[in-house]
Amino acid sequence: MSEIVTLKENRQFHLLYRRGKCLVSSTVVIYVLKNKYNNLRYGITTGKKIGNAVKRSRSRRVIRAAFAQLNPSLKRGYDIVFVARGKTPFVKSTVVKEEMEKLFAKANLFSE
RNA sequence: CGAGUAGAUUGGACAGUUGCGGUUGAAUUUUGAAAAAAAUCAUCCGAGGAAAGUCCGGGCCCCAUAGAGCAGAACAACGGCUAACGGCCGCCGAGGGUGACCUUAGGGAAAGUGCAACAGAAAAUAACCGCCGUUAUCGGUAAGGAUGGAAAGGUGAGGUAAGAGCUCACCGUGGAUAUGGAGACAUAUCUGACGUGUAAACCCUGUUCGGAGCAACACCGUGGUAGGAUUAAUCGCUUGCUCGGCGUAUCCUUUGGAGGUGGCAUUGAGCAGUAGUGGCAACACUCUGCCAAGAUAGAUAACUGUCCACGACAGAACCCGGCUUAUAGAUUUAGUCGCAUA
RNA sequence: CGAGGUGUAGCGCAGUUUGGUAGCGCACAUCGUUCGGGACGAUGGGGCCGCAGGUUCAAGUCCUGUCACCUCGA
Repeated sequence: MSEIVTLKENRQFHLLYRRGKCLVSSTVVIYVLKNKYNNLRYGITTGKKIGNAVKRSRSRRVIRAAFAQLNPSLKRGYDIVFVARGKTPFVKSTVVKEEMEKLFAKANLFSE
């Protein structure tokens, strides 16, 4: 159940940017790629474009909170990278959750 | 009541549910020979006044080091505080403000060198015009000469052939003496005749400074590198087979990439106190109480409800003392000025 | 965490050493040349020298602070 691993290395992020499937909404961008393992791995990118350290941290927290609610209903065996956008730190996590739900449905990631 | 000055404190609050990081658990379960590790549960704690910029100063740690000096850099009235500082406090001088108060890199230009565009007679040995005496010559003089940021101490009077600190009064400035002060300095008296500005130009004088930084440093270290040992056993190549050789493998040593652990977070230049003593103050000493984040891709979030001023700037990364910069507001203390009333 | 560099016309750069006039190339405007355009020739406009303060008679230049961007080392 708690086999969620975070992506850490720069090479893994670059692999997803090159090969992964890209889905965009107004608050978050998602890259998805099938991996060889049986668990779900994810990473969050908050670039300098978003703002100062407070805004970057808030973006990470909002994305992590939204993902924690959707996590149990997703298929295993995928790598996901979330990229925060400029609006992300000013938005509540429920909004991010709704948009993330649409993107996951488009990527056909929900089990059942 | 209005305007303004100098400080201090604070930086949304409360309740509920879910979730995150850590401390401590003679708690429970699993693994393990043990040490211990993982999970669950309980308990307590969980960003700032600037955590920021990295501009100074230290602690800590490594390297170097007989001693001294040069170079270079920083600082610069005076007295103090401090572990130290380029910081802070007090005070003096200068400048600004009606005032509370504010600003101030504030040593030396009579040790030397350099520079001062344009304008102007001349930017520093007063060369020139001018004035006066005498008249080819020469001598005296710094009143006047449109400029300039700055023109030979300033203004006024006397004086003279013409002039001039040549003389006098006031003012500026240098020196000496006396008094006050811890000192910078201030005041008074006497005296000299005072050759512009620039040292944030070179420079001179005095003080301080060995270098590098927690990605430091210490330890562990599968693989790899280098060296050695063993062919008893396994695999591959060299040949169809055996021996032999090479590689792999095993063991020991060296080095130490990736990674991990410590450093690193309760004992410190620690925090709080309408506390006490000394001091104008910075600060020092004493007393009482407390132990208050510690991650390693990096923990504070989500939702609901209530209130108001509707929440600014903004996130620890080895730790402290300052400085600088950003900042919606709120509370509060002490002076000042103006108006009105008594 | 540490070290260094650059901000000047729309763009790319000089000038900063040793303070006094802000310049070069491309671009832009006008005129000439051509049947017309390009090229060429001539003329001209355009600057808070990143920002703030200070020293100086005078600052793009000297000093201090600050902002932004870039590069490098581990």
